[in-house]
Amino acid sequence: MYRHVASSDPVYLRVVEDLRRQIRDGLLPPGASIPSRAQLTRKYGVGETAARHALRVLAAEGLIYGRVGSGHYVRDRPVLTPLHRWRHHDHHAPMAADLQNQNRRITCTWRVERAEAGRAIGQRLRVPESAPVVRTRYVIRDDNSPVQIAWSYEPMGPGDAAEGQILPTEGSGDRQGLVTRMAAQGIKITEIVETVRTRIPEPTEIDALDLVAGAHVLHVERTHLAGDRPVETSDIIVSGDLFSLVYSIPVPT
Amino acid sequence: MYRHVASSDPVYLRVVEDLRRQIRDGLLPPGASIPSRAQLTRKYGVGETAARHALRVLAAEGLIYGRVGSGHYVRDRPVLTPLHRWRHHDHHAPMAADLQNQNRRITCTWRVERAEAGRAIGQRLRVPESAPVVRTRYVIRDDNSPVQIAWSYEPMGPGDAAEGQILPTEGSGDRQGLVTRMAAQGIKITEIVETVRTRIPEPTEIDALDLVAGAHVLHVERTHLAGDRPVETSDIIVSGDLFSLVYSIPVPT
DNA sequence: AGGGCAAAGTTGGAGTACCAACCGACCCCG
DNA sequence: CGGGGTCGGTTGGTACTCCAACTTTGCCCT
Repeated sequence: MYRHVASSDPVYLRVVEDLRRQIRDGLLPPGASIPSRAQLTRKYGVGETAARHALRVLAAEGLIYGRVGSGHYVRDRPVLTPLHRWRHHDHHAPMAADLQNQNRRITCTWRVERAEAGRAIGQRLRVPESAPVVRTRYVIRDDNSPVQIAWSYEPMGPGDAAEGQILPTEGSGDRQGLVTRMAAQGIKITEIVETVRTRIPEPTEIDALDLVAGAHVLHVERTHLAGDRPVETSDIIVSGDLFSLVYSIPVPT
Repeated sequence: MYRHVASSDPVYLRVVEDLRRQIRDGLLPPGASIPSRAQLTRKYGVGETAARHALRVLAAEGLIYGRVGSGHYVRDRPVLTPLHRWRHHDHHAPMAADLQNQNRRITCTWRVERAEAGRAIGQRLRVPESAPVVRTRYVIRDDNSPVQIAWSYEPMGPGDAAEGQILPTEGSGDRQGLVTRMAAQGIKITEIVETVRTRIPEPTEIDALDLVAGAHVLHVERTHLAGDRPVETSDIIVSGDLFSLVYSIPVPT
């Protein structure tokens, strides 16, 4: 019989939180078996659905795992984040390919002044011309199609004085990285906030990056912080045919 | 009434795959509303559980989202992988700190011959002396405590001839990266398999990395592949007090 | 005593049913 | 014509049930 208790929190959360606490406090040490669905229903006075759900959530968090016909057990090595394996072609691979072909095509453009191709891509991607973009970097293939494009907003360093200067990447472009330059200025980068996700490309990106139909895009958003102040924010977009992502989420039951 | 069809695949997967296909093919464009539970049960001839489950899985994948009282809708920006935000102190931050203090302490050791400190840590972490470790790199703090240690198994490059040579990182150590060296040898790196996870450190790691109680470890396992052949496998371990991870999984219903 | 087999227990898939909170559209009344 | 209330549809939480596949345990028979 159904009887809904007028509670704000879902019932299954009670079970989840209690079990989680027991695991964290060591009452349920690694390897220990979790009470079965039937036992949980009796112990907590909840339905089987709630018990099952609680187990599922804990398994999704990586605290426990279930074995068919046997039971649920506490993970010996709790996975604090869900374990993800991504398997992708390296963004840098085209650089290697280009090196082989003696056909290196890497351009770094500094400040708002952009080199021809960099400016074109920036326009196609609707990066406003007036944006405080300090650096635009992109990597293109032999056939001139872009594979990676990145732009960043960062404070100027002493080396950035020459506006519009075009530098090859393997030169001072990379050696004079942000961290190095900031350190030279006495600014200590304390934190980096990074968001990685794949998504379906926007129309402008399909156009700008010459994406084939169905291709996905790897989007990396990164902000360097010095204290609370951001010193750099960069966007990196990599076209989807460069990588294939294999991810295993514990799919909810 | 329950009637189990002798099928290998779960029923809900049929619904998931059909809806996923429709979304991918544009039949259900971004913003479109997904059939409700009741409609799905009728359309696919499945129970409400299967319909609900299918919606949940699609929502977990980030293809759709549900609004209570309204319905499920196709995401305008489908998130193919669960969106993860990790917020961590950069592994390279200590380098900046050291640069400030004029106290750079980065060592690259080549081949099995290791420099004093590198060998000590390698021993403490139980990397066998006979292992084909080409490079051991570690970063230590001012107080000499290690914050990062990495070792890799990779084929020798022409520049690696001098065994036991110690090179500062910001020199040729980084410029002569694996990808570059492989390219010079005509080997093209086609794929990188990377596994990132946090875990509780092992006793040897607690010892070797001087971890405080409760600290976690960021473990990165990376293999570079040329075709099917691995050309490099590296392990990177970062002590846990360097980063704090903020993750948001779409917790299954 | 030891090996094999059956029974009991467990997970995971699936179905049905009900309720609360909520959204939206329609209709009615002022 | 506009505002408010009602009603149907929808999601999400919960309960109960059954079954298939599997593991584990313990008993029985050889």
